[in-house]
Amino acid sequence: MDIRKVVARNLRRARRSVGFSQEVLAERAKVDRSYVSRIETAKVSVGIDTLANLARALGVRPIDLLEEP
Amino acid sequence: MDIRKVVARNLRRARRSVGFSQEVLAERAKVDRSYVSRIETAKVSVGIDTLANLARALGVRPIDLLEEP
DNA sequence: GTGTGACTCTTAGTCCGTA
DNA sequence: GTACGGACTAAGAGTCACA
Repeated sequence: MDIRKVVARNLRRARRSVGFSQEVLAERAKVDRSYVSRIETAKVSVGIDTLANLARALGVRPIDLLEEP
Repeated sequence: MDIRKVVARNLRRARRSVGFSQEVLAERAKVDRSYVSRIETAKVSVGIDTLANLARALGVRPIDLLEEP
């Protein structure tokens, strides 16, 4: 499976499981809301720095966002 | 620990364990050799697409390159 | 609350060489 | 066999508007 889609789904799942909107996550991770949307729709190849920021904002490990189904 | 350093060390370890030089890995993963060097010295925030390519070229999972010590 | 287009700026990633 | 530098090109990342 495409790694972008893996990240997309894991990010969305993790985000929803803590009850954050894209807006809240974006604010906490200090990225733009529209960029969170692009990651969750697999439009971009997110960098590991940003991935780590998102993971931290969600209280999960970066590795969790790469977990395959 | 800085995620760049985690990736740097894991990549170098995985690469050496299969006996590849940076050159060989670069060729197989279709990235520039100098860029492999920059990743292994934590100079850049590699994108997940490239990370996946490197992992595949080494016969490991992308997730393995993010494993913490 | 989310996805997307258009734009800008920064950085990823390439290609050369050199130590 | 590896690190680093400069000069480039592609794409990540930021900002804003609109459906």
